[in-house]
Amino acid sequence: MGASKSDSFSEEHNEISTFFKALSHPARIAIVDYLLSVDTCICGDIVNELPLAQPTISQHLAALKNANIIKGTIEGTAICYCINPDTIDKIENHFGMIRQKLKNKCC
Amino acid sequence: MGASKSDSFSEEHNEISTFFKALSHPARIAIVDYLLSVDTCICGDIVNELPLAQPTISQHLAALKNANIIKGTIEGTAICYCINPDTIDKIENHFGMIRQKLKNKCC
DNA sequence: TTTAAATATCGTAATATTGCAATATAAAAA
DNA sequence: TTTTTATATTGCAATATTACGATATTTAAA
Repeated sequence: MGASKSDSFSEEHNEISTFFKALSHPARIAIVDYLLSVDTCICGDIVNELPLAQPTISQHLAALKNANIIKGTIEGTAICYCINPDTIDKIENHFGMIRQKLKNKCC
Repeated sequence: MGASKSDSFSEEHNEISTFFKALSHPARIAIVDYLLSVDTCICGDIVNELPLAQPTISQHLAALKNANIIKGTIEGTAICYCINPDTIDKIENHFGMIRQKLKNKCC
């Protein structure tokens, strides 16, 4: 074996773990951070911000896009990337639920 | 190549991605969910809750413990596991920061 | 039409993760 | 002490991720 047994788990557990997986690499956190550090969506120049080769960054962007963490729209030769606030909401809600349940506990 | 170039990224980006990595598997989400679903810390019986073999669950618990998502205290032959609220706080604060920065943006 | 610029895809090597059987360990109970 | 119970560790096979050079694609500019 070696593959994750995703069939064995609930839809919800699979979905939320997908979001976390997309954020589980420092390069992707750095990309999200960079997208947040500027006032507008970023067209191009993400490659120059990180110490990784262009194909690698393209891969990381695809991972973020696949998990709906970011959205990209074609703008000429460049692509404009933005955070998807809906997904941020989903993740935050998950933590809200955790926080709620933690209130009733000891530890 | 193949290894993550963690030296190339900031301490903060590495730390937060570590938390997300710990939560990036449905089994580990299910474990966290289960720990939250009961009023007290869980001594034993996590193995019976998930469709995975005992060594696999032990591995997942170790991953969560390593990332400080959960704490475990020895209680006789069993080990009592609990969510670590401090780490939940850290992750929530990160999303609070994201939310803050998103406010000033278009999209 | 040719060239340049930005991004994606392919191929591949290095490394990490996942899962489990077998086995080890450690503490309580008999 | 022996046995039982709960958990961890080891070893290993299957699979996934990460990284990048080479190359393809796509659109704008010349």
